[in-house]
Amino acid sequence: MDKNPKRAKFIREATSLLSEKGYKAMTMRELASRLDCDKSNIYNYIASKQALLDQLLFEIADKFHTGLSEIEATTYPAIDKLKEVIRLHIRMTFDNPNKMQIHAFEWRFLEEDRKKLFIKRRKTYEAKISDIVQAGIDEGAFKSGDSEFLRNCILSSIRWLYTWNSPSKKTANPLEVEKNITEFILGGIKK
Amino acid sequence: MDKNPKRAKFIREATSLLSEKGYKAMTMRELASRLDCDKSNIYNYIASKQALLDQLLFEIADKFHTGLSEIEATTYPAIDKLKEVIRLHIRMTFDNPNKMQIHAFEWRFLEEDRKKLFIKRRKTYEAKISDIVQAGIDEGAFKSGDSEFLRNCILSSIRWLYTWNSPSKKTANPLEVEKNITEFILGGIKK
DNA sequence: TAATTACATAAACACTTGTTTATATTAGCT
DNA sequence: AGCTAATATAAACAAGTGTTTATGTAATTA
Repeated sequence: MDKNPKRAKFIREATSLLSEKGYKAMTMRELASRLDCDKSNIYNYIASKQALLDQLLFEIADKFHTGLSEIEATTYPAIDKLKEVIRLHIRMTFDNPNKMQIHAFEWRFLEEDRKKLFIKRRKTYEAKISDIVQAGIDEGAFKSGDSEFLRNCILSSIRWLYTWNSPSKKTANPLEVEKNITEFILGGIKK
Repeated sequence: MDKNPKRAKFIREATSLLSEKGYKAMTMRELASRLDCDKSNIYNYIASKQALLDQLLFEIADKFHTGLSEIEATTYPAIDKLKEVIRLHIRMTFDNPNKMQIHAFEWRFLEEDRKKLFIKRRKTYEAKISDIVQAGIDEGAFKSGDSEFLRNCILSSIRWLYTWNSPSKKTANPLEVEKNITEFILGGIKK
């Protein structure tokens, strides 16, 4: 991700601490102590605390958008597109739960203008997923309903994954989790 | 809730600001300005900022526990117990979305000991819901699966509700939302 | 080897934070 | 009326915040 190994370590520790404490509670001093360096040294890697948050947040958002674009480019029926969306979210969570947590909860600490942009992009992203749900309804593959409402239910039922730390997590592989969540979303729990 | 109307207003504004900004970003000065009083005056209502968070958090947690106890006390089959749990969460969210947001995200700013207690109680609460799901599986009403995993999916698919602010929210009543989410959880979206 | 860049630290700065103290005013009760 | 409790404010405090400046050392490149 970053050619510079020191900078890479900085990003890694910063991400970890940021997800652990949250933006406001994370201090540059504590981050420095985790990096075993002086606080002022951090500014060799990043311009400000806010710039760190900004970079992390938009980096993840971009990955979401890229992933979704690839899915949209296919000619899959809606149900398969939705499956790919579920897969995308689960893979990203397995790849980096910390970043997913930051993406979900720390955006409100962005500077006003950047926050507006972030929210705007998220709305675009979510609207595209609503469209897939709506297409599924139109195709007769999904039950009828409010596509926005359903999209919220769908995305939310995946969102808890970043918190997953129970013993069963260790033995779980992404593929299996993907199968189980997809089954839950598509088929519900009733027999 | 509070006989004292001034104290009630204080709690109301504090809840609103706390959910809007988050614990660390909320300042006593801003809270005072919303209450149109001096910052020091706040301490006539509450011992500390931490005490405010603590009180709010455990008050909501208690409501969850009370609600769940009533459901457990019934002789309903698991599927109806689960429906009641869904109803409980949705009602509480409609009653006070701000408090639900605080309950979901601000507990990590509790003092160490109280945080441990909070987490312990939440685990107890969640385990009871897993038990209901497991009972449903055993009764043959639900598909087989990891009851903890399914419980996470279930609770998570309701959690987004506190953010709901789209136009469709206005026309929606709790009963209808209850019906739609219950349908999603039980039956999935596939036709 | 010399020069430029990357990396490091100590000290200080300007500002914000929650909270306390001392003191005044208001409201409710006997 | 007089007394008590509730409510209000201004001023100050000690601790913590992100960031800058000045200065040094190590690594890389020319």
